[in-house]
Amino acid sequence: MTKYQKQTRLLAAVDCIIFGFDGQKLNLLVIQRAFEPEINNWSLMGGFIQTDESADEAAVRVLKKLTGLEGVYLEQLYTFADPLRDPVERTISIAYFALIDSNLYKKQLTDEYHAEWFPLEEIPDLIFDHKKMVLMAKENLRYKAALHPILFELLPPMFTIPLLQSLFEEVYETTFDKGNFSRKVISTGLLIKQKEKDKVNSKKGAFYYKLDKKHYKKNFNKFLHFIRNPEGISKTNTSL
Amino acid sequence: MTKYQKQTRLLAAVDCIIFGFDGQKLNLLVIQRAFEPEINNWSLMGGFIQTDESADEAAVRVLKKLTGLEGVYLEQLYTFADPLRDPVERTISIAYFALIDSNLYKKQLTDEYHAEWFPLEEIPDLIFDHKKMVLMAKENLRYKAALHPILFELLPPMFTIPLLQSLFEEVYETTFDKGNFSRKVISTGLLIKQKEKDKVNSKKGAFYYKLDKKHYKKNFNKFLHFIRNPEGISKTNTSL
DNA sequence: AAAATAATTGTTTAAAATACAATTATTCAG
DNA sequence: CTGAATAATTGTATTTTAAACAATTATTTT
Repeated sequence: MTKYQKQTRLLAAVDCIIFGFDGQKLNLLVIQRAFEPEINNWSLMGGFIQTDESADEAAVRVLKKLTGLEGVYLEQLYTFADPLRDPVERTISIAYFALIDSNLYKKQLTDEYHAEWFPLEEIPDLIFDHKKMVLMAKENLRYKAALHPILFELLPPMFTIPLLQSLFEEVYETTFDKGNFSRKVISTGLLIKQKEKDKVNSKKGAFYYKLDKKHYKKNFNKFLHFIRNPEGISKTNTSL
Repeated sequence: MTKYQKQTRLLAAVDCIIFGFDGQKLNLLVIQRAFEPEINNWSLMGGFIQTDESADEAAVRVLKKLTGLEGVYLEQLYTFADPLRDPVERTISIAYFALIDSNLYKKQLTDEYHAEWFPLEEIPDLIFDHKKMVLMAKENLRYKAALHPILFELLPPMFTIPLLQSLFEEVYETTFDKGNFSRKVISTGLLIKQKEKDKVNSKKGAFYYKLDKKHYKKNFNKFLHFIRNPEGISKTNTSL
């Protein structure tokens, strides 16, 4: 079959915005770029899309290469296609954002990529348009987490409600009434109470909960409006 | 500066999912493809991204080429990058969705593209993965319109509340109480009441309203939760 | 055994959404 | 003209949900 003539071919890459929660702060995982231009500068983890793989597959591959993790929450965010975004050669980048329990990421001994976690308020300068990507991902996280139960992806399989609350408070930079928070989250029917308590963080101890994977999809919208009026959320309005 | 060696270059296109409302039904604008393969089959309007333009610019160009319209609501939807999605040659497609008042689209005399409006329930088979794109766009429209005042983009500059209501009812395939609907929409502070009434569609006549462009951005979130529990909405969960 | 702490449960108040009824402005048939 | 018909608009009562804040409980430490 004949090819499409006279059209420009270009490079396509994926870049991953990787969020992690360590129980205290929400962090971003970035690497030090290993080649020119911008060698040694901070960058998102990324890679070119190969001949035989889809963008999703490329993102999974790239994420695994850096963290060693599989089965991670990963979602396509936005495609950046400004003709000048990469000074070397025209490259469009399909950005993905990932959510992981940052305790799972143990820095490899070799540390092939010179990766580093940064708290969201202390992110260094990033190459190209990567800062823009991170800002959009941050907004998107707030937006989506106000409507759907995705923040669980940042927690270990067993977690307490106070821990969940502190995650929400970190993401929305605010505080919630603990009584109301607890009832609201339980009323979604998404949590399964465990017999054990966490007694490290308080005297009374807080029960552990697990996410009810069976009801997760079904109740994906029970979370709708979980946070009613998150400050300054508005999915980056890309109307032209 | 040296180029990135040994990476595959590929084609990048944009495809537009164009929704229009004619006062009765929500329709999709598609064209008949003019070249092989799949010549004469129904397709979304699209085009390759040119050397000097961004994806956004390409989408605007493509939309204008078909409809003659500028300043239209246009938003990046999702990037489709399956290696086999186009049988001719590897092409990734950045899909955009557009909202227009379909009365503005007057079929060109020449009708260069053999374009046609189809009601959403009667969309013919489309080439490649275009059907998938349309489905995702439809879900996304429902999702976003439940939270933000974007459906106005489908209406003429002056419209009545009953017309707005019928648009919402068409989009969500349900009915709303007219009294409550009217109050709710007015309480957003986004509408400016006009002096004139539309007396064509009813005896009493319904006042015309215009969108308050000044408050539009500010109140973009006043619409949050406008539709509380839209049936079956859940932004296509693309977690991997 | 009492004090301290933080989780959990309870109660009250306020706000929002929903259902449904009443009123109003207009046209049209007789 | 007059009143029946129609559909928009406004009104009211009920229910649901959220928010504020107080009381109770389980546990550890002194």
